Amino acid sequence: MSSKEKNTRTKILEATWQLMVERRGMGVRMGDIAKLAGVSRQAIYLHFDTRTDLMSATAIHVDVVLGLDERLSAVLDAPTAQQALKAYVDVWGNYVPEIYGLAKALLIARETDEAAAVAWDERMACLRDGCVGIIAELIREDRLAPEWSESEAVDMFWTTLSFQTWEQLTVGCGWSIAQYTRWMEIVLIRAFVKA
Amino acid sequence: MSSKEKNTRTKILEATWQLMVERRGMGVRMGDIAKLAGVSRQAIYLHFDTRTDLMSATAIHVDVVLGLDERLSAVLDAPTAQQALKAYVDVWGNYVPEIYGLAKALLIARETDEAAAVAWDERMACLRDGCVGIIAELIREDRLAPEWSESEAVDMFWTTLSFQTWEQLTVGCGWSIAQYTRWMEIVLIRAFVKA
DNA sequence: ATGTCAATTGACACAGTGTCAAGTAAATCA
DNA sequence: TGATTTACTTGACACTGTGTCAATTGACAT
Repeated sequence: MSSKEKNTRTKILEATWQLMVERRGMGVRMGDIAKLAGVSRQAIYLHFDTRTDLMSATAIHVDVVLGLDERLSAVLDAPTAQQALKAYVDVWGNYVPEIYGLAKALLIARETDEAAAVAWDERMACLRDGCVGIIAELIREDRLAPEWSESEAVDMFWTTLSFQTWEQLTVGCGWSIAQYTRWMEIVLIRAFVKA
Repeated sequence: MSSKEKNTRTKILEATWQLMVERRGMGVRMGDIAKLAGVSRQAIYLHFDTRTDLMSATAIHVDVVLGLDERLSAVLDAPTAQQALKAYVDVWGNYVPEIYGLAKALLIARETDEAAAVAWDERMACLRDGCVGIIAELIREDRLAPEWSESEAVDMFWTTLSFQTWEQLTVGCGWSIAQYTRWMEIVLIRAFVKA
């Protein structure tokens, strides 16, 4: 029962992913996805209620395939908080290009669609978890700069690392990933690590 | 000839502004704007080619009325670069709420619309100008942290100050404007000002 | 053979933008 | 005064993309 269903469903998810990446999230219509997946447009609606539902599902599918959670949480094994911070920036900076188109689409849909907002927030919550871990470790090592409260530090850390910031620096300012990670590490360490 | 035209045009711009602020940029249709302005929907198209054209024009209108350019550039008269930086963050942090809805709409339209992209980029270029001024002044005072190149410092400063960062911290994390300005100043000074 | 299930096909409703043509009402100019 | 121009109105319509619906096909299972 589920093997054939899963095949079509997966074909749709993969097609969505591919198109979202190719077109950087723009101008991807249900018909285009159906065509690439080799199914009828209506077949998509047999598996997903709405376009946004499909986007959320694709985001989750991609996250599972690429394993962001593991990549990010593995980082927390670093010997010191400062090293964990650097590794974290590295993992994130190199991960974003792989999800750019899809993330962008979800971010736009987020403004008008409750389901998209939830899907996006879930993805970003996992990024935040890592920030919480790093700030907590900094506190444990007594290396957090003293003015910060834990929650404010997490908020600022998470925001500084955000998808939008990554986008503005790389796409907007033309930075390489190496530039992004280098300067991001400097800024974050100066902001949060006691001198 | 131009007095009546300007009246209607202005009525449309003001209505657009009001609705965009009220609804935080969401679900504002041409018909809604026309209704509030007290003109027919088609009258709008006599003054503006497309919805995006209207949004750009409104953005410019608002900028003129509120005088962002002056507010931002006045700041550069501060006695030291560090004081200018603080004043700059203050002006910007308090300005954003006044333009939030419109800026948001323009930012979303930016992704699919060339004219919107241009309008947005123009608005943000004016923010960037101020960043350039402050970094230049830091260099003149020999207070810029030594690792930074001028252009990279400007990119990072500008990005850290961006609309999206403001939005994530205030709307997303629930920060007050005071919190935003306080922590933003700390982060920026640590990142860019030599110790 | 019969029922069920996934998928196809084509038609359609709906929302919102933008277009078009005909008409109105007031100001301008002769 | 009457003719023209200008700004605007009115209502109809084309277009795009999403989501719905009903009738149909083909395969597989019992």
